[in-house]
Amino acid sequence: MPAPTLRDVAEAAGVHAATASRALNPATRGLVNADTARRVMKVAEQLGYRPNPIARGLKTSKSGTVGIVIPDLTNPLFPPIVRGIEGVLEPAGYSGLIVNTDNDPGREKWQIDHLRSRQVEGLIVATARVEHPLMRQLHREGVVMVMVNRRPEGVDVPSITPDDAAGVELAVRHLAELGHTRIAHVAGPQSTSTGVSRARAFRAAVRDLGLDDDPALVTTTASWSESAGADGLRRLLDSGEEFTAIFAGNDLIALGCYDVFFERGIDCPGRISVVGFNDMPFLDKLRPPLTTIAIPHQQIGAEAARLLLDAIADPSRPARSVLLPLSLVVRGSTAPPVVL
Amino acid sequence: MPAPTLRDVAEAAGVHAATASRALNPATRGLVNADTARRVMKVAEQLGYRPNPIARGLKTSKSGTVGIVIPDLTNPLFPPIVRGIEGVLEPAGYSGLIVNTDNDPGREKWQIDHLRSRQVEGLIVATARVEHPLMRQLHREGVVMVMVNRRPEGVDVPSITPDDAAGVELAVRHLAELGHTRIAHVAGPQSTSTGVSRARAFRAAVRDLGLDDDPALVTTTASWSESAGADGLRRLLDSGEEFTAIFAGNDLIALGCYDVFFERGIDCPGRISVVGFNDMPFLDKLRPPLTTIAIPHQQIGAEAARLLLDAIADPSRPARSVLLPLSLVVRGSTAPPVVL
DNA sequence: AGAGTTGCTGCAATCGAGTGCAGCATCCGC
DNA sequence: GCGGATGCTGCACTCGATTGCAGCAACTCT
Repeated sequence: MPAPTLRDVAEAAGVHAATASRALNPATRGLVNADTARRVMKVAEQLGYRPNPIARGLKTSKSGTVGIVIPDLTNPLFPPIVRGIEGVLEPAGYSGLIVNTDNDPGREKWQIDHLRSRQVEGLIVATARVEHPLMRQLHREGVVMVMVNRRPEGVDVPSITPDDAAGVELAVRHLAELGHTRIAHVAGPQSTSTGVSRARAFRAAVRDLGLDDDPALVTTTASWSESAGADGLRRLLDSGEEFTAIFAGNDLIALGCYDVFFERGIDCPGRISVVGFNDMPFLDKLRPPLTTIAIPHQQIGAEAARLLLDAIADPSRPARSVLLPLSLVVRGSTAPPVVL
Repeated sequence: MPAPTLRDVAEAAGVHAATASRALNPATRGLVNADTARRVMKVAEQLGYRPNPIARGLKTSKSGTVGIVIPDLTNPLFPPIVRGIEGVLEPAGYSGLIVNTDNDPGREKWQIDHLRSRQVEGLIVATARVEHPLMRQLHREGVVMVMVNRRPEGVDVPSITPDDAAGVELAVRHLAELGHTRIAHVAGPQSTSTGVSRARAFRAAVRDLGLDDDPALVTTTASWSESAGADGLRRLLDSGEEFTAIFAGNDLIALGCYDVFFERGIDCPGRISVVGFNDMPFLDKLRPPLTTIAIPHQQIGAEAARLLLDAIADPSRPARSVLLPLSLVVRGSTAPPVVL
């Protein structure tokens, strides 16, 4: 037996399909007699009627789907965000279409084209590059979207970002309170917005707290990866600079530092303390467990979805952006500096 | 300007919409004059025409989407599988709709209902429970689906499963070759199919290799989690049984063992060796790095998608199932037993 | 030359739901 | 008792693409 259609319901209730349509739609229900509406609804219930979203979408040009554009689902950063998004989308009757871009602009364009041809009503974009002509263009074309994890430059688009600056301040303050004064920073790629904003916030925090603001204590990596992080720390170590603590651009970079500690027999946190950023899963299983800054990923996703739904409902509403607070998670990789 | 429709293309090419439709569809292109077809295609290209999948779906009752049902996207096990799935779906013009069930049967039913009302053409299901009346029912109702990670009992549905038995054998053999003879097994929940199959394979491997097959060396956990794994090992330790190696039901359980090692000051691998299962990300960052069995997650996803597409294309085709080989990843958590 | 093919194209219906407009009955006020 | 408002329902068309069938021209065969 095929799924019952609106017509089946209408027939069974003894009314015209148009009436059934109105009775079933809360927004137009007022147009039909209350008794009739009740009858139609009961019949629909009995028949197990489910409106066909494809047919509905054809007429209303609403697909009930939004596109979720992320660089790589395999990166543990994103699944919680996705869950947060879906947690909000789902009760609203929307579904998310997830695509991976692998941070490749060509692929990204292709994927977004694909999403648009699937008639998504909006886009949640979580890519990292600073330069983003595609976003400007989409925005010009009237595509409703929300950015996650990065503030768009020169594009008037709502965004949800963790308050990186505050998080960095938290990390540096923690180190300062333990007594560290010479803190190094292994920063992420300066081609990413988080990379630059964290590095900037690091310098600011160091100055604010009256620590040694030495440019030689900052190095940048080629990518957000363990190997790049390890390279960064090696450079710092080989430069001969003195420091007793490291603030890593993110957890993967911190993990790279662990590799270097191991390969050079450096005691952590005895000799050098490390703070990461992101609070990836399983960090507490490391030796030592990594102290880091936790980001409310799920909440970020949820906020993003809410903003997007708002924007879909009223595209003319001005772009609103939210900054989410972060928190410090103290574990075993930080300790007071050795007294020389 | 709104997106160009088929009619726009037809008009611009000076033909009827029906002809344009046929010209654009490779399957029906033979019905139209080759020159006309070329012209239509060129015009479509120039106008940037993208067929509207909603409209198409309405007529063909094909949505071009498949449902991907997983317990929890946050579990690092699943993202690679999802990537593998999408890697196959995408070139075929399909999209995946991902839903999380949280292993809650009610939620699962709700989610699957939701997917079906979205007209998915098939389902890739990656849940873990052995008992699964819902699956039987869906299968009876003619829903095309493929199971991942578990073999359905009494349901004639294609499935992709890692060859658990072979993987377990690999792990136990590795331990045996190092010289261990009394190997314990902290098994996963016996309410899950992988839990029972791994436990069964463990006993078989132990017997085959001529090791001590002592039921007291096997304990089962309440869930696939670190804390449950820790509880399991504590029980084993407190029972007073002697053993020099542990085969953990999965990596999380192994991680729980690490916690117990730490809390009781047990040296690993000096005093006790451990082998995990799954090869989660970042296991190489642990101290000691965990020896484990790697599962070709991405390949599993890809195979599942291929099987599903086959089944969609020809629903009458008999259920085919594939068993994927696993591999041993030797890291630092295994060593020869101490000589007493 | 007339009948029958073949090859291509257009007409019109269809999928399932949504919606402007017209029609009809009822009821109100004067 | 009549004009007009009000409330509800049905008709018919629309969204964009697909497809069975009919139509028509050119060509083949006898």
